[in-house]
Amino acid sequence: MRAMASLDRRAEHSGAQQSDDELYRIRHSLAHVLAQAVLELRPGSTLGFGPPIKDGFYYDFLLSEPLTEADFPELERRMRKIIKKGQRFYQEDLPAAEALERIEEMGEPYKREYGAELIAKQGLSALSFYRNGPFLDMCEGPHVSDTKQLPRDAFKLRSLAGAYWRGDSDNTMMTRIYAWAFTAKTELDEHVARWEEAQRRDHKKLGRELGIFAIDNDVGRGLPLWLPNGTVVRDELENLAKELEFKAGYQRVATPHLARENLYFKSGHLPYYAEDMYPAMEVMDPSDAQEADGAAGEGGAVKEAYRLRPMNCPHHHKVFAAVPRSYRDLPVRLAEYGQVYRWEDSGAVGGLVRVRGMCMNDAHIYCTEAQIKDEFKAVMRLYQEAYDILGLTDYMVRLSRWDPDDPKGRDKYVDNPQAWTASEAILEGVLQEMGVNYVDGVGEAAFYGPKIDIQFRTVTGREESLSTVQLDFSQPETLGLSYVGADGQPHRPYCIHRAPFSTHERMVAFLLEHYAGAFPTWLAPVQAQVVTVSEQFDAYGAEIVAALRERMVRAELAPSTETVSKKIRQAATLKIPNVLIVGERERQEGTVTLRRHGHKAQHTLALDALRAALLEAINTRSKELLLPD
RNA sequence: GCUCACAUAGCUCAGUCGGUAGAGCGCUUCCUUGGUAAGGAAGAGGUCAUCGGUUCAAAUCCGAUUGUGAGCACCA
Repeated sequence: MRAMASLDRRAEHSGAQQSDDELYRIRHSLAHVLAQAVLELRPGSTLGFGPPIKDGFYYDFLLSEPLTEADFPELERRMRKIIKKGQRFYQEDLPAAEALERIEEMGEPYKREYGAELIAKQGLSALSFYRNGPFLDMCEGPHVSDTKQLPRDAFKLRSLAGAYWRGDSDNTMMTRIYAWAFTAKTELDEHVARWEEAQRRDHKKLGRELGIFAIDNDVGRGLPLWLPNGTVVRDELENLAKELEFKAGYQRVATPHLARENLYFKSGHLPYYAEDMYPAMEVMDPSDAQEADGAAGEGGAVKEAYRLRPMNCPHHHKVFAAVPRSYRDLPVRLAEYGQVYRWEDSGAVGGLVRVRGMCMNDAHIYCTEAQIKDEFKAVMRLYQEAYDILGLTDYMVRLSRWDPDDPKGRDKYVDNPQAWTASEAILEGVLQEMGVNYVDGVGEAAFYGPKIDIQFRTVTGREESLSTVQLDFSQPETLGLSYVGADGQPHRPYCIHRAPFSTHERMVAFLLEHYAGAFPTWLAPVQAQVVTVSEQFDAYGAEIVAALRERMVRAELAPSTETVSKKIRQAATLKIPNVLIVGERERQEGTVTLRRHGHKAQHTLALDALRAALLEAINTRSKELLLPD
């Protein structure tokens, strides 16, 4: 499996360049210039971190008085003024004790905390400081030598946001100012233009324009309604997944969207994720309800409690347990596009990428320890096959490990260090044997075991997991799953959780952005739009539509009250892949004129030939249409 | 959940100093019957997110709530 590390986290946070790069020094120095300008405008503010990032820099402040984006022009003006002054950057190392005294004088509590930690935990004997003009910062550099070397027109303050000190939600929330910064104005302009283009590709915008999904507040936040066009895309993805899984030896199952609460205690989910689940639905004892005289349940006994399922695994485990299993049956691969519900934090919900109700391309593979590696490899190959068909190439593979040093470790991970070590080694072996490039994600594991995650970025830059394969050494135990081995004794199976196609919600969001809404024919809600030159050819147009629909091609006839130009424009706006234009010429010859989305060139061909070409492209899920000469 | 911003027609937006609402697109109807990205005309469509406050008067000012966006935290 080929893989790329184009989304390397470290690259993002240390700048996508080496620290001795000119661009790194410019961005880092501009951050100091911004801090100086902020302190001018808001004296008494204190400083957090201010590093270079992928496309610029940010700086965190605890402001004495709030700033808003309306203050950006003034801040930028002051920054340019500082640049113009030509302040020199002076570097100075101070021995630990002296350094802490210096920070104390500076009145910077956050810098002090970090400085003290560097000395105590990392054993630094000295700390580095940089001064330019009146601005002094504890900072390891490097910087440009003089602010005159900074571009005055190649940076732009971008946004203002909250960010927790040191990324911990128990800490103070500081104000973070993000900026774009480059070496030349042309680069900044290009970057801004690309960013604006990305906004036009946002799946929330395309989803509305193309009739894919809607969110209605009466239904609920994060609970998308799939419109007819979006449902077509879902169904096509589901068909593809079913085919690939059938060929890979999966069996399909169907299970309910909820279960008695106790199931999630047994599986171990409820103790770990109670706050991320919808609250329980409680069925009261009828005798109590009667006594309560309408105000049912007051003080009465809960007879049963149900929970909407946050995942499908416990149900699948119960399918596994429903019949006796022999070692001869393994691996058992149970697949379901399963609807799940999670009480995501309000701040995380957005569009289709993070929702509270979603349909997951789920499957669970039950196998022996000896089968784990081969099963993982088969799942990885299934991903690759799916990604090749969908044309997805820009992603990062992450080995998500537990974090034995996590202070919340006991609450976050199953307490079984030996199992963690062993199972992480298995996954690592899989990746190495397959020659996959990957990054380590310490602390990114599931509570029940390590994962291999495939990470993508939305066009707006947010990183999210798309696919995942997980090794579970815990749930088969807690749910008491077993199979009969060759020795006639019960044995514990291992379980692999996997979701190559993610959820319909997240996958469609990514594909909308990936294709910029212009789906290949096989995925397109309308695969062929017939446009007649005038109403007198509508009968011929209807014949074409019927001939195509007869073979399950999603063809539609454009209404004839508009001009040809208008109808072609409308089809283009809806990004319909194939527009079929028919008039007198085509009717006489029994042909159609094909215009592909995004192309001006046209082909006139026999209806049969066109139908064959469309069917071929649909059946092979090809992006292109192969036309006869 | 946290910080900040925003919320006007289906969509994109305008609305000055507080004086009871506007455009374009879309939609409906009619005319036009056409050859490649907007033919013409007319019409419908708004409790200015919700609730409360200030005021003679609120889309406009203030507060709360809900929702949306960016970011942080979270993400089985």
